[in-house]
Amino acid sequence: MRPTTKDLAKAAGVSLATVDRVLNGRSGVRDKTVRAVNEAIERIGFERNQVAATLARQRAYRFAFALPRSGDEFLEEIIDRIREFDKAGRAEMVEADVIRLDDRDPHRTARTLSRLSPEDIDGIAIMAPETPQIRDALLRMRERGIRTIPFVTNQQEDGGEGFVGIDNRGAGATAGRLMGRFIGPAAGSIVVLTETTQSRDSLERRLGFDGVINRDYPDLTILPTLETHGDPGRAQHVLRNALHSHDDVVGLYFMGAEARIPIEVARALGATEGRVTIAHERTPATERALRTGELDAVIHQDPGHLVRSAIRILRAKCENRATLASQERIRTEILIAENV
Amino acid sequence: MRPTTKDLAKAAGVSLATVDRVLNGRSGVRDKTVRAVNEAIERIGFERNQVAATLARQRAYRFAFALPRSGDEFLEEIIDRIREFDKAGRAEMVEADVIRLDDRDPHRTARTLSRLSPEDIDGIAIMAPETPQIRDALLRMRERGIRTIPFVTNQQEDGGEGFVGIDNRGAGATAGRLMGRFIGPAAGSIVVLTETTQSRDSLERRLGFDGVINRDYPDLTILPTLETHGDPGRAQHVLRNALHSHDDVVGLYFMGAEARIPIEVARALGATEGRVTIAHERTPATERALRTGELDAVIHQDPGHLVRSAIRILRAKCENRATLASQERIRTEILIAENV
DNA sequence: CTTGCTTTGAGGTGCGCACCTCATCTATCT
DNA sequence: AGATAGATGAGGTGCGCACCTCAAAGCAAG
Repeated sequence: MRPTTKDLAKAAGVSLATVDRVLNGRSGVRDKTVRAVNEAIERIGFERNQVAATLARQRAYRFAFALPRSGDEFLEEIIDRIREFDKAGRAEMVEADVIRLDDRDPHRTARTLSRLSPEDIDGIAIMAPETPQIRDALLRMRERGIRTIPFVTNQQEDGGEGFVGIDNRGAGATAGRLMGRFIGPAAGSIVVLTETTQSRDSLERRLGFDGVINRDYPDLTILPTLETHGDPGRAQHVLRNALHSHDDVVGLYFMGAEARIPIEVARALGATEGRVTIAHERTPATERALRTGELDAVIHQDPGHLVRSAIRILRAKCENRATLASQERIRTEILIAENV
Repeated sequence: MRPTTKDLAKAAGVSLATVDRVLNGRSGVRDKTVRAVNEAIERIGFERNQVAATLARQRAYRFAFALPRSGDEFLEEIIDRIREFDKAGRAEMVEADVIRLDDRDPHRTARTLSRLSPEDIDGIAIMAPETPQIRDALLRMRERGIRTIPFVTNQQEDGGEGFVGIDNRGAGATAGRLMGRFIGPAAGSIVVLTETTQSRDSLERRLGFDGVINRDYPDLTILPTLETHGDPGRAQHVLRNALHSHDDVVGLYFMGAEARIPIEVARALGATEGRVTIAHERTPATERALRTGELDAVIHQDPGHLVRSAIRILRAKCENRATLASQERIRTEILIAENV
């Protein structure tokens, strides 16, 4: 039989109450006693039974996802996966909720976050831009005892607090490699389209993309990144302009998280015909475009995996456990028509 | 608060003992009573607390993976993931073990399986060829109350019992598409190498591969599949012969699960230079080859995902629960040097 | 009606732990 | 020495359910 807290108490020569104090990080225990208990844990190979611990808590783990209010199909996919997890998770005493943040107003976002209490929530995964207000709000939440983790959109890596999402530089490099190989021996230029070049994700993807193309495909020229700001009219305008002023465009790279608008615009302009076109994130729009041949490849991160990984990591933090690194690495997936 | 069995008993107008009988499928309950309880479950939205249920069982869930005795790096990866899960799973009262099967002798395999008792094991994931003896052994295990699921290597889909693994036809098609696109406008022939053409997996992959190449790349010719039988000498012999008799080989497709030998042989012959080369499954050997450029792409299924998915499905079967379909679909991943 | 079988109820036990209270003990300071 | 604060022990409760026993009730056939 596996050792229980009772065995641990005996092995450490202390009472169950003290074992409880040490295991759950309560105050009022001498360092020496803490060490004695920890030594006994090692010695007898004690491992807390998480099933019993969860039941004894008498409340479910409550996790939240703080997501931007604006967002298109990829965000919807993520929200669907959160709801799905929540539904299935209740039987396991884990709840997952969505909090929408006003991403235009960092102060308001910070205020929303500061209202969260450890009474209501055990941990939170946050998709938000990197601003001082938000960094500050995160710090204060952690002080209050709420576990946090950056989600999809990275925050500056300050405390090694983990991050759930892909390596965007690698994702850009992956797109670049496919672009180069799919174009083959032809020479020409590549149009890059995104919502905004301001975000860290965009910057990193572009860096990775440029790195591969510039090094390995000297016959290809990457044009300056065009911005859509999520506006179809503007998207159409900039894309049409680019195609007019460059008659040698052989590739299109839709770098942002929301490829729906670029795809629709490109379709209206007949821009994908004869050009290699690559986008990010599987959504209903990109999946359809892959099947029709308008898109040649999609670089993807699995939203279900993102959601479940964030929850597993937050939960492990609550329980002072390590996670399975192999399970939490979010893969940069390549999708083509044959494996969507 | 969520309804408990107590609430359910009251709502159904029966005792706790009867609720227990119905929930755990024990005998000696009239149909009418069963219906009354099920109706009450729907009405009040009862959902069993799996945490409490697991604790009350007073024993961990025990799952096993029945794997062939022969196998190379990919099998090792799977075993590593099983051990890893087992280690982490003990705190959650889930254990995972490995049973090696003598894959040369179906009778012995069947005998090994028939010795397993529901006392020792709750469910088993099986990677084994499709033979009458094995099919029979599986059937009898299920009758004894052990849950089973085919793993990586598919069994004939008889009872819709689920399957953990990729769609091999789709995987072959994916390889075919990448082969066609990477080769580009060049014409020539493609060498296909595998361990044995007898296995269902090989057949399906070849079907998918042929489908794409024959339809969309008329300038490419696929040569008859060469067999290595896991023997480096033989592999070298057949590959060298093929390259001698065809001076227009532009692509190599290593179709089997163990690409290590083909890669080493191709390296010795300098066969990958100037040819598009695609293999299956990420292993130390294929990962290295991707980085050196000997391989252009690897079609992969994640071993960690395979293992955890099998366990989740088996467990759900034990608890009479549904699984999250979105989580259990094993993806056919494409790996290139940039996203390994 | 009795006999024998099936169905149901009532009640208890324990899983391993979190969380709580209160009493006792120990070290430190004045 | 006594006062004070901190450290520890002893013991209890309950989480929601599985699993068990035994008695009682229902039901069918003869």
